[in-house]
Amino acid sequence: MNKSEAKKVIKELSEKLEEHNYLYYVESDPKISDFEYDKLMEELIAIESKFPDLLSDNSPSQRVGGSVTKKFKTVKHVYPMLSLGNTYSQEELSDFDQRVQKGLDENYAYVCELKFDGVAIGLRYKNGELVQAVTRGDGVKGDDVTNNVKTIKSIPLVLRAKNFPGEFEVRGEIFFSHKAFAIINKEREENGEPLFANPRNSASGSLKMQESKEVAKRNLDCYLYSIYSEGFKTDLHSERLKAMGDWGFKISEHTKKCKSIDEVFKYIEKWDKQRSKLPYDIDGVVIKVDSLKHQEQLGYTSKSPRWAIAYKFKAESVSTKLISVSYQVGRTGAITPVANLEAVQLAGTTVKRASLHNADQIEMLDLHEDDHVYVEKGGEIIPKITGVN
DNA sequence: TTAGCCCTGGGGTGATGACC
DNA sequence: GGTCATCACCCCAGGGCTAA
Repeated sequence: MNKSEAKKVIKELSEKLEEHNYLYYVESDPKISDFEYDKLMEELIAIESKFPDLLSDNSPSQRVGGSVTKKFKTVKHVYPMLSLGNTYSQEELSDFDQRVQKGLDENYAYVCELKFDGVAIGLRYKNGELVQAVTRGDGVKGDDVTNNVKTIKSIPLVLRAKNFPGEFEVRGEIFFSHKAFAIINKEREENGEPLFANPRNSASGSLKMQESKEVAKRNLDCYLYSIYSEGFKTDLHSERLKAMGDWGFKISEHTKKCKSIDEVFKYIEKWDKQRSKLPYDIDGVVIKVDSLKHQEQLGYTSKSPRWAIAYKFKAESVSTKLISVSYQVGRTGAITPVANLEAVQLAGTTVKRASLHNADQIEMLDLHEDDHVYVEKGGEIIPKITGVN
């Protein structure tokens, strides 16, 4: 095989492999067996190793990993990666709706999306190819984890359709499905290694591994939920999501457009009941104003958009015993009381300590050593004592 | 074992603007 | 001028992860 033949075969094999990858990991509709897929991959790797100068950065063979990153490069986000304001109550969600209503002088609609419990990621594409993947970091700058992200098979390295903007960024959430997480822990158990405690923190840790080959073994997954581009002229967020799906991104099939806040409440209620049936963890619902023109009108606060909010599902709570209270001195000399508790399992973590914030909180709860207390996760991972019995 | 990071929630304080 | 809501900013906290 000469070089020009090799180039042609590499192109054909790459397209075939990306197509089967998409069918398997995005559409969940595989058309060939794993054995056949592996054969195609072996063939590609064999030709690329004979003609190393034909190896492209976004070849499907790069998904198996291999590169080692000693220190992740810090990258400034082109568009700041803000977090969302959030709420646990319908009243506050109604207040949010009132604020939106007040800020807009015409009818508006919302788009409701599931809030995946994972790690936020920004993916930059140039001419249809993935060029960079950056973590949220502090919202202004994050770590370049491109090599690790390339091993995630539901993320397209090369886009399918052709009508994408020349340059753009998509954002989404990287996470472990329940199945992938169970497989990893089973392997760890067989190897005598300590088990991972929960999918979210494991995904976060996996993304920062130095050896991308190890990341590839973990079968992380990714859903995308927004796009930032100067050259993409569509006014509706819902239409943008549809276009992203056409280009090959994995978009949630449970996203729903709601014409009123009552429809939003129904969507929340439905997924609060049904979330345990999903093959991955969610911790709430994200509500966004659909029109980009409206989003622009509403604008941003310093840390979050005024046109979107996250409704978080009620936290689990468990009962345990208060052993003692200790005091921690912070960097500035501030003293914070901390409850030492009998260890309990809560939402995938082991809780042994909980912040009591200040003396007033201790007084308000009328806390004493040996009391039985209720602990709940305040949002994501902060244990909080909510009552005494 | 420890440091540093991930991500997020919440307390505290002060500034600002709307409204009465 | 007083009150209230909203916002910005800083600081501190948690458990779990990887890397050294």
